[in-house]
Amino acid sequence: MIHPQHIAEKSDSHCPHDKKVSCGDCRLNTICLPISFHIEDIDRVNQIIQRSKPLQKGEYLFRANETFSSVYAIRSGAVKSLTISQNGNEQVTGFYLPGELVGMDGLADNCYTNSVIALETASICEIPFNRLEELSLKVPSLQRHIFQLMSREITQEQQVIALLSKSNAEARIASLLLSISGRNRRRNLSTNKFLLPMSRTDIGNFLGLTIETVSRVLTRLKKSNVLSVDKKEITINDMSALQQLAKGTE
Amino acid sequence: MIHPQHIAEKSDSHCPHDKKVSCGDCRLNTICLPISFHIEDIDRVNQIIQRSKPLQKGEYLFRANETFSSVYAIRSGAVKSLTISQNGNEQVTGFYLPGELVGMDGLADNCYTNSVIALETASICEIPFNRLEELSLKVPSLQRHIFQLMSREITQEQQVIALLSKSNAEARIASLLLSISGRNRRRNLSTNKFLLPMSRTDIGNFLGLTIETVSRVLTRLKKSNVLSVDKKEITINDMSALQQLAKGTE
DNA sequence: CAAACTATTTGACTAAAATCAACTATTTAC
DNA sequence: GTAAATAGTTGATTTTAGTCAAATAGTTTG
Repeated sequence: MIHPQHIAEKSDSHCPHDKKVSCGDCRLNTICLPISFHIEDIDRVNQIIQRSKPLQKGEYLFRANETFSSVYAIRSGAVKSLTISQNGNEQVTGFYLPGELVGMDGLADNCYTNSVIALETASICEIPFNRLEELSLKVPSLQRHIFQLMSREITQEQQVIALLSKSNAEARIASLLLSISGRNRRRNLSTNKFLLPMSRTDIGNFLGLTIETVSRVLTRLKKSNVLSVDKKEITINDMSALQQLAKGTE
Repeated sequence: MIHPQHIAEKSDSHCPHDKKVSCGDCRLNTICLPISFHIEDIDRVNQIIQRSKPLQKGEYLFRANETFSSVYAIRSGAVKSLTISQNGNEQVTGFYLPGELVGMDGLADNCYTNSVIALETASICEIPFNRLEELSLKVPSLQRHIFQLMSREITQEQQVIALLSKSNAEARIASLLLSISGRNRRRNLSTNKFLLPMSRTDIGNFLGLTIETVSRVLTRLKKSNVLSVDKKEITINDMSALQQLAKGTE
């Protein structure tokens, strides 16, 4: 079995030439752009996209309540989105990996409802939304593509809702790991060995569990040989057992 | 304080003339349609919308895995959306009230990921998506409106994610009640007295709680005089206490 | 390099919600 | 109108995850 992991990791990571990569050359364009897209259309999209210098870990991409202007495609690295709940606590609402879009929540009321923070060094494409909107009036397949991207965000969040309604901690953590694994498949990365970009605290916050529970569940899964856990490196040793756990015991 | 509740309830409920109501006359059009919309544009939308006979309680609007064709606006009544999780159990992913849209999850992969079932008799406008798509290429404010509707779906689901990550049962139930209360405000219905359209089982399933816990929490809130609960009729006696509970104790 | 800080793990104990079980109220079907 | 089925409530007990506390590992800073 071929593992194009190393090649992929290399082009995923930030390098000084990153900024010059056009959409036509970007490895992720099958995710970002409509499949049936003419060269000239790719070029039109390419022209409106802004590539700024990469975010460092902990830096904000944007903050909740700022005026909405752009959506952002993650090109490398990872980010988390979070809202400040009524009681003033942070609530992590999602993790976004390369090829995924953040900021689409900002459209509804013309301001972002989430803050987005880099979990590690991340290079990001900024897509000014009013220009994307204009272009999509002229290019029907682009309009459809944006609809689909937003729809996918909706379905993925529904999956998170289903995940969080699951009763037990093991099922939640197993589901999160499987989600990351599945998203790696799309990027031709290894599905059974990867680095978690987020801390245990972030995982716990996202899944509605305490950090202690996250730690204990990971230890348990390690002891039962379903996973190997070395700091942030996760190896899924028994995929079907993990899938079974994700289903919950009920 | 004026309560336009009775009038509203009346025009919300199904009556034999419902089918003839055009978008221009529909009480909910400020929710469904862009605000800055010309008469002729309203008419164009009106022409593509199909109004079928109302769904009875328990009937399906559509089922998961069916080919995507339309989005649906709830005109009266209420529906729930649900996915069948891996273990074969139903997972309620949302409740939809008049003026709200369902089916937008179907776009991503051209098939619905949820089934939608009427919680009570519901009249519904069917909006064939390919015709809406065509029209929105010609009417920029409509395209923007659809983007916004989808964005709102995303933000609302993020709120559900935040709600479910909350630790305790009281906070979840308080949040759900406040959500319904807030959605009633938009429709000019009473914010502190309403009928729950869904069963305790549906609430439990949605919130990741057992039916017993739902029942006990409602009893507790009744005893502490925050709510009056009479079967499905909820009266919020102490709104600020409920808001406090929704924040969680943490 | 050591000190300070942060992240993670582990253990003992507690609290909250699940489970199991019985019962009551409400709705549906005949 | 009564029986059967469904929905909801309440109580006793168990399980799970949370809380509190302490230790360890890893990272950052001067």
